[in-house]
Amino acid sequence: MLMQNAQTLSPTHPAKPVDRWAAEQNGAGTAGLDALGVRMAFARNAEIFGEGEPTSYVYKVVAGAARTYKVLDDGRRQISSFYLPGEVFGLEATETHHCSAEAVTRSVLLVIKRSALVSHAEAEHRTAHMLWALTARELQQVRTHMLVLIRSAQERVACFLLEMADRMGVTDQIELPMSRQDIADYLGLTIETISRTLTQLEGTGAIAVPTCRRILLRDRKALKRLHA
Amino acid sequence: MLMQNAQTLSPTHPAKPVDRWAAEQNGAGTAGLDALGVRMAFARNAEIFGEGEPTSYVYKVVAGAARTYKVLDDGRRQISSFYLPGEVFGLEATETHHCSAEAVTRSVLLVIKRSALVSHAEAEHRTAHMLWALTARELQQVRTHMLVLIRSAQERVACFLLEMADRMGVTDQIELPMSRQDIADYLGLTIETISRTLTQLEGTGAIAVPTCRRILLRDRKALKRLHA
DNA sequence: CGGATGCTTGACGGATTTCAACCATAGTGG
DNA sequence: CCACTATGGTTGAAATCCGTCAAGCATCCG
Repeated sequence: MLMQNAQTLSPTHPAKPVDRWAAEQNGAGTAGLDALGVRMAFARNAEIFGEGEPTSYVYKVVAGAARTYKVLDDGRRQISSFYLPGEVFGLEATETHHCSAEAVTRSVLLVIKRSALVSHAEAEHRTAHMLWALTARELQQVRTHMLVLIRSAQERVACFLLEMADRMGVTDQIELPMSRQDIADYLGLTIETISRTLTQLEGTGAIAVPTCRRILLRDRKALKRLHA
Repeated sequence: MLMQNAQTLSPTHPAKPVDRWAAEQNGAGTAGLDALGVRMAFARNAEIFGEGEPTSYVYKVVAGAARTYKVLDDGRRQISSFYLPGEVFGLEATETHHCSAEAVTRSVLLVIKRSALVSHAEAEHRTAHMLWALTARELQQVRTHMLVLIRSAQERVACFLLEMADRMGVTDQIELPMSRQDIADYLGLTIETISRTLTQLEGTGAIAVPTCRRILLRDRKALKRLHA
């Protein structure tokens, strides 16, 4: 459940301005959410919610990163999405979650009661439109990700790096919050292929990998060429 | 544009009861849409809308089938979804479509003005919830489809056959509206692999393929075993 | 009948997975 | 402080699966 690996920080703590930028990035004006939620900290790999659990809360990343995923019977895991600071996840139109969520690193999340949002949406159509827009934006991102999944390993990794840089608002250096296994499960590849592809891209001079979590984009054009 | 390959049938024609079942299948109570729309016929492979075009209309399949897709720079096409009778597509929260749509076979669609829906949603929160629920349902289906895309060819084809049978409301025999190329682009495979996999499944007795568009599910358990 | 289209089948090669060993880093306890 | 272990990452070799290229077949329609 929610409280297990989490620790409440400050109820109704006002949003810091740093959220503003990311909220606008999100494109659905989620800044209004900030006053409604409670901040909580989650340990690395802590469960945020499980598949099938009631959708009691909606989450917004304040710091750190989260992942949503499903697992197949054979144990393989597909990560649907990563969520970076300013991004919202866990919002469903149904009563239960249809995927699970975990903290990628130690993270701070804004936790908002879903019922408050839903009832507010019944009175204020702009709130209703925000909920719809948030879900629609996720749909668009997942559809875009499907396009990535049908490509070659090199192209998938290049797309991933560009996507992360874009969403983190940087251009030439990214600090990955997630492991190679996470990347593999997001891109539908194995960790060995991820590793090999990164060294391969490093060999062509497209990127540099000073430490395994830090990646420099040395030749964005070469990456974009793979991005299609 | 919309009218090019289409032919108006009867404005504000009342919905036939056959839609009712499929609408309930859709799970979002879209039966209320039926009175708002106009029926139009589309030829096989006719464009319904294109990527980037304004989202002026929402569509509900009355007869036939539709597909939504994106194309990569290299010409590869990824079909996001097929839509069967009773299902709704083309609904976006944004002002432009982010994928294209075509008729798979000669089809009849109910065409509904989006602006009517959106303004109705501002007054009636149940309509707003329906729009949200429709988008959320699509999100769920696309996420499920992502799970299919990371699997082996045999598993993908088995999943596809079971999904189609389920959505068409049948158990042991399906009449596919789409070509091998469509299936390939939906599953992220080539037509050759689709063909080979079908003959392979036929060899193990899981299915039978009397004609290339008609498929009998002879051993659902074997297929389900691949379905995970 | 002949051409077009769509489907099937075969042979081959390449890309990715699998299996395995090895390396780097960080944390632990003697 | 230094083994020692655990975890995560890299690298190599072999096997497998799927894509590519090519040919052949069936069906439809003029």
